[in-house]
Amino acid sequence: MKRPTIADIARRAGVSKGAVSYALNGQPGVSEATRQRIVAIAQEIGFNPNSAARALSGASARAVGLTLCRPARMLGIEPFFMGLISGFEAELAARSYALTLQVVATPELEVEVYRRWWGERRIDGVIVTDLRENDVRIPVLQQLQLPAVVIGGPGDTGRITQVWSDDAGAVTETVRYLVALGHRRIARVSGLPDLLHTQTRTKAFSAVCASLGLNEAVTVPSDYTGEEGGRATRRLLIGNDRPTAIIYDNDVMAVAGLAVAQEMGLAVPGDLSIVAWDDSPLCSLVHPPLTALSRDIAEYGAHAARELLAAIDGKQVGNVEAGTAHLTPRGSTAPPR
Amino acid sequence: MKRPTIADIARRAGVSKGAVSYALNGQPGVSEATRQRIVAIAQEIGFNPNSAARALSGASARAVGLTLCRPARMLGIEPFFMGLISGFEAELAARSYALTLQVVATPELEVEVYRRWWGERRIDGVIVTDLRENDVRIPVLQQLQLPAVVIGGPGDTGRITQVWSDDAGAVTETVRYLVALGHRRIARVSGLPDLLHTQTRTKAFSAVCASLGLNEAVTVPSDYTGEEGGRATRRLLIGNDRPTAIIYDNDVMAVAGLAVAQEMGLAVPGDLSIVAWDDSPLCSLVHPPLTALSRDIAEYGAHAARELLAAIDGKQVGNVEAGTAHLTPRGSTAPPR
DNA sequence: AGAATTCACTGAACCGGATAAGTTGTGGAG
DNA sequence: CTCCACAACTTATCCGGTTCAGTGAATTCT
Repeated sequence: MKRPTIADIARRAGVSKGAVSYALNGQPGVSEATRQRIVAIAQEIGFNPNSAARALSGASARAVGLTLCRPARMLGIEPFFMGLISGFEAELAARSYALTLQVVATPELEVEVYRRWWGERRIDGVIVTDLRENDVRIPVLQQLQLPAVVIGGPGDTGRITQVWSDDAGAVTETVRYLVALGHRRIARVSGLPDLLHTQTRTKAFSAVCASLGLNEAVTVPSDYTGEEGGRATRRLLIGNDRPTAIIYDNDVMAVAGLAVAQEMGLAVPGDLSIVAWDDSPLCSLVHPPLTALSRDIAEYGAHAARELLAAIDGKQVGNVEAGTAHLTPRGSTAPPR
Repeated sequence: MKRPTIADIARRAGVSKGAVSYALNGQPGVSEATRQRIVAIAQEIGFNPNSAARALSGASARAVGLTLCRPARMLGIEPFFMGLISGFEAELAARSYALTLQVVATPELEVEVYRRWWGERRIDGVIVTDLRENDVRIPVLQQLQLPAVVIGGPGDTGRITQVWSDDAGAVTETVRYLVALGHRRIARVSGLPDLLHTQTRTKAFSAVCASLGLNEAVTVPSDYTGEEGGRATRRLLIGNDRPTAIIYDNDVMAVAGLAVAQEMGLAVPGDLSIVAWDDSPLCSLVHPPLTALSRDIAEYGAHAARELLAAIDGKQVGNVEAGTAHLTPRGSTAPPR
């Protein structure tokens, strides 16, 4: 089946290619009558502009890129990214931008992908997740002058827009809540330690615990998987003065931690209170349902997408706080026995 | 920063654009010495062919499309799609194809997306998931002659390649296993009833139950969400002759079912055995860990991607069975008390 | 009324590759 | 020694849009 082009429309309308282009793009240079005639013909024959031709003649590719840098087994389980993606999509689809996805193993490969996409002119901008300390991706993006939005800060990203959520505030709120319930021995099982938002949370956790005089507050590093989360929990619970409450950096580890506690004969929340970061249906499914730090991840993603589209349009660099988590108490937290 | 083009390479190598094109694409028409010189220069200046220019001059777009047709809240929780995507990616990245993703609400909108992608020449082929009965997407794909691979059959897809897993066999195996344990009242909580593979499973379930003389075998339709799965479970368990075993069409509903059973004071597996379809880390996290129908979803996706690339290259239409699920017994199944 | 401006449109160049057709230069066959 | 075949290029055209520099006619201004 032959795809219609503007030349086909031009022939049928008895005008030139240029006129058709002006008409379809709402540019001045054609009369209103002619424009309507042309638009009608385009509608009728089901015309869609060839994205390659458009991109080639200087216009944008109308696509943005997203790389996911996690091993496959971790991607499958984390509801976070899917939430983020559907948030992006909502915003991108509305302005008919396509989303190009690539799964990579390391940040170095991620940089390669950015370079290739840029060289191929395949995308107009990228969304960067999982910001790290001295992130290798930032200088490359600046060098390529590739519009970008970084999620996972706040961090030092120079002239690149950031969208982040107030993790420090959320940690503080959570610890205060647990202390108010009567907990004194609070532990935290963190996500990957090299991610900047993990470090933010860890620092805030230490700070608030110190300020409240909790000396035994520890953060055990983990990697977001249920396996590691369970293992970390087991290590925390075999000690003599085991914590009476644990905060987990994601829902999957929290669910795993719950299973470990139950397997060790500890009652939740009687013997151990559990708080999960990033609420997901998962948290309300298990028994008892988990107290969680909820945030609207899709809206967080939509926000990032809007900022990226603004950056592509050459708007100003921003530094936006969005989607701050708030505590949703459920059955997994109570005063310690 | 200016992107290098073949004209830049040509100038530096002292040859014509055409020669550079031949050299970089391994076409005959240049000497080996010249080719190496050109390739070296391309390497040195970090050349990547402009994908738009390439696509415009008749070559392929080097991209494939995937539409996900589920409400956002369902996407987030289902590990299945992420597994599938990382499987696609592995295969696509190896042949440097990009993956373009779009989240849509209905199959009708999905068709619109296909038409637009095709019109824009944005993609070379699509992967179609969640095949339905009399699926509206199939005739459109055939009309557009857009290379495609369908996942979720087997069904009537005409000249479009299918990749499917033997769900009927897996159901049969599972029911036989439960009957061997001594169960006679087995129920099933299914996924969305209009999906073809749900129907396949339902038919197979009825058939095997009938052949084994289980008269009380029922399938309760649900929608893959934990909420609905829990509700369906509750309905099944309040009856007088409640089932002693339930098979769930995905892991999320199974976990929800487990929570409902525990909340109702039923012991798992003592009072109720549970089997989950599609193993995920989730299944081993909960307590007791869930017996599951495991399959290598990433490999399933990789298989589909390979078939799609073959279809794009004009290879023959296939009908491949891949990634059949096998039963992984864990703590959630036992003889009924 | 004649010049200036505006309008509605045309023609052609351009983006960066792929590729068909044409042009050399070289070596071997006759 | 000439002719031919072939390798090794060059040149030109094409893909389908966007955009800029005209162009002729109508309208406005003086």
